[in-house]
Amino acid sequence: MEPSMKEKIMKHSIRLFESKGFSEASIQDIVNTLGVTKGTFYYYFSSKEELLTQIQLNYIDYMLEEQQRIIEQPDRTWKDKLSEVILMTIQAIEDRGSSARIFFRELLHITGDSLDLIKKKRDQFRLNVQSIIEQGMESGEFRDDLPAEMVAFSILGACNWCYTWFKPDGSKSDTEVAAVYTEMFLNGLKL
Amino acid sequence: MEPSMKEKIMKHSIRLFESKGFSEASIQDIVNTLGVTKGTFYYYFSSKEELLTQIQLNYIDYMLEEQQRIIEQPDRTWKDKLSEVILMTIQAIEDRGSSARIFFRELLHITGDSLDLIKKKRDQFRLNVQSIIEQGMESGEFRDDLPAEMVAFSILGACNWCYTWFKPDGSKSDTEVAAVYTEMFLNGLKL
Amino acid sequence: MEPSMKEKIMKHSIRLFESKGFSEASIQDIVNTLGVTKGTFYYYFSSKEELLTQIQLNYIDYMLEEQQRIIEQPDRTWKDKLSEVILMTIQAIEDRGSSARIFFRELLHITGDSLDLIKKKRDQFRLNVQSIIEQGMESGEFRDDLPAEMVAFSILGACNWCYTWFKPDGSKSDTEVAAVYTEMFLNGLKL
Amino acid sequence: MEPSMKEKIMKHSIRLFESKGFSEASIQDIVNTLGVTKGTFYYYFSSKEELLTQIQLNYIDYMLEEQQRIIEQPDRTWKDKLSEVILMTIQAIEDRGSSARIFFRELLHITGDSLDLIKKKRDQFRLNVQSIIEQGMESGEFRDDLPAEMVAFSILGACNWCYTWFKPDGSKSDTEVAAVYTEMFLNGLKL
DNA sequence: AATGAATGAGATTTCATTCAT
DNA sequence: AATGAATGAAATCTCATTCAT
Repeated sequence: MEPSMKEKIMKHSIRLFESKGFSEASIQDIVNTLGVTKGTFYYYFSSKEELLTQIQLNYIDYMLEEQQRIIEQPDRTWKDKLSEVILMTIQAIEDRGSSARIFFRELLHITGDSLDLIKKKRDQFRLNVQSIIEQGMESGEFRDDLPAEMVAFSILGACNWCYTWFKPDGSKSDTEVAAVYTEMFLNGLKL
Repeated sequence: MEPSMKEKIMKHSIRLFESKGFSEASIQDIVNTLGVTKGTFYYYFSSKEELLTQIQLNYIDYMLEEQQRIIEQPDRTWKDKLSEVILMTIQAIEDRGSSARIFFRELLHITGDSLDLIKKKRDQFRLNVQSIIEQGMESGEFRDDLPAEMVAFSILGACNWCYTWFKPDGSKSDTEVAAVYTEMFLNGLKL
Repeated sequence: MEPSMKEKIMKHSIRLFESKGFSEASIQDIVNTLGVTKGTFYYYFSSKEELLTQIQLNYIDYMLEEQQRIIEQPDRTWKDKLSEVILMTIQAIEDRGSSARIFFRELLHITGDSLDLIKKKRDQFRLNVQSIIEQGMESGEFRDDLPAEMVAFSILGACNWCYTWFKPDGSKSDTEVAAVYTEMFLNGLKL
Repeated sequence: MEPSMKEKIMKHSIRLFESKGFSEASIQDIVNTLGVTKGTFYYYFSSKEELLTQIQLNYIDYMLEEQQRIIEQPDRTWKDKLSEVILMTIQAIEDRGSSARIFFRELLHITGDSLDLIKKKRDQFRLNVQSIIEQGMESGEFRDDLPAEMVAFSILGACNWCYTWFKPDGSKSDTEVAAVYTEMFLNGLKL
């Protein structure tokens, strides 16, 4: 089945927002790439901000679902789950890099309830990582002399930062990067 | 001596760019906060982009200088130097958070030679971290079975990410955060 | 049928450009006379220069068509054709004086390919006059001891210059002026 | 003796006004070419319009003087005098083309008394030509069945038009062009 | 479901001019 | 005789949005 007009608008917007930035990409730019007119855009979205909101929700909802899937797996150690979350985060940058970049860069342009909602979900993603760490500490898999919150921030920071440099066709694959990151965070640099 | 008009413009612009975003903060906004006219702005800066360029260069030049100072210290281990760079990066977010946020978020709005220059300096900062790691590996302070480039990316990512959440008046000071991050990266999570 | 918005904009612009000059007449001036907003202007023209280009092309295309019509007439002597071109040129100043004045005065404000195109057409108009003279020389209607190019320049110069002084409601009609000019150029001043 | 600052400003302005147009050439452009600041400009000229006025007066005063010199010569026929005026006009375009182009193109930007004065002088130049023709008619050198005013307009038009195409380093010299024009106006095209 | 015309507010930028020094 | 800082008015152009069809 052919993608709907709404899906096409979102897909092309993501590309444009990524390359030009949200403010610089105009509605006209978006509809030009689709060969339709501005009226069409406003038939599907009530405003430019609403489009951005949907793009961001699409991304964070996907991330939360994937994370949930990992967390809910039975018979897995916390180390395994942490490792899988790291891999998933980096894979998402490989698969959905444009959305990721927009997500991290263009939060400023969302206001009101949507902003609250997205912030809540973004925090949830982080708290879920923190929870893995806390449970791994309790179970004795992780050392418990570090504040779980800071640990979560540092792991997420390192992973999310990949959106600034990771290239799908670069010299390291997403799996390789995730492996190095996991090893780093579990065992550290020191001999 | 009171600050020059040019310095005042830069200072107020940084605040505005941080809170509203580069595109959304207008020249009018900037000069309003200073009680001068748009003509004055253009007397000191040839364009809005040039102002942004100067803000970014100010920031990255400061960072490179600080980094250089740390690297050049004699009688220090590589572990010490890495640890100091981590602390310095997080301190910079405490001291110059607005500039940092602008630096990471608004690169898109710089073009031409300035863009090349800033990218080169940004890369230099990362390569300097990578070089510390490589030399620590050679000297036997760090394990040498991980790719130094990835290690540098992960450490910088974690530190830079602080600009998204670190609050100077929060529950953890910059020194505390830096201590946790250093411990994490050196010794890892595992028991 | 009432004229389209685009036609109205062109018509009013011509008046304004003539009286105030291209640079001094602003888009605001133009839309004020029409009671619409600047957005409307930019809906129809991508820039002020594009509007000027269209005005100029309108004029020179009209002139070339009229000239072509005269040249293609069968059973006419070259003297007749020259005489008709002189009349037509002066009549155009009567009918389209504003466009003519803009055409001769504001070429400077056109750039790029449009400038090349307009220059080519302007040259074509002159070369067509030159061709009439050359053919009249060959056929023995005109003396052939003068360079046709100079002759064409002098005739066109005299005719075009009329835009600087000719007033439709003055003491001499366009036909009368054209008659004197024709007589001058054919038979000269000397007794 | 070195040219005064005022002369330097005028000289450089003429070049700039010719190439960019009066409105498009800014005071800043002018002072940039001289390596001074705007204050200097306003020390010598009270406004941009005054500068233009002086340029135009310089030109037309020169033209009137030259014309006067020719007219006042004793022992010359009217034919000779007409012929000399034609030559002088074309020579002025060779020597002072930039001023000529500015003179004909930028009258619009002069207002008030200066405008009246310049118009009066410009008319005087034309009336002087007309007077030569009238006296030549009375003396029997020229046919007297054509209106002297039209004849003057046509001759001046042809000569002045040269500023649109005449190039000092082109294939015809000013003397050659003037010779053709004189021959044309005296004897006409017809065999 | 989509178009095309129009709006209106605001953006960046330019520039002649002034004035204290 | 000249500078440097500042003004203020206006210029071109952009763009999200609306609405009748």
